[in-house]
Amino acid sequence: MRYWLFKSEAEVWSWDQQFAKGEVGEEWNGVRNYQARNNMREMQIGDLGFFYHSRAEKEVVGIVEVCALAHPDSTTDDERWECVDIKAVRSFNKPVTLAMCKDDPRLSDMVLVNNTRLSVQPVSPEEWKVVCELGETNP
DNA sequence: GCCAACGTTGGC
DNA sequence: GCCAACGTTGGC
Repeated sequence: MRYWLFKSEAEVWSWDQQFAKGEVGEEWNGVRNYQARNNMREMQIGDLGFFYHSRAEKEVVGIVEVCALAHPDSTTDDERWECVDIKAVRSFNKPVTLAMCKDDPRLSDMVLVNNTRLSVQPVSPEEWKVVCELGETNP
């Protein structure tokens, strides 16, 4: 089981929208970056991920679960682009801001802190634990 | 709203 | 195959 982080601008696709989808989940479409796509290809059913609001909010707001393996992105005919489906698991009791991550020495190697432009990224088990702790949420 | 960082495209 | 130009992301 691996851990991931998904970035989305709240104006485009928010945690509230994702949560409202419930068990059905939603395609994580629109990714047009090879590195992000490759990460999605490695995902397995049951992998967990953080849902992060980029740009305006800059905070981790919830936990999602991968519920469909990588498949063609329905928003394009270009067969290069694939995506997984994810469903909301639970909301953080307290959002974890980017600033909090940057301030915590245990998260100094986190991709979120070091590679601002990667929209789908891996999270180590240790980082997962720390961020959940900061969010006062069960890992 | 600005701009740095980075990824992609396309001319050569 | 290199690299300049361009477009996009996302922090500030």
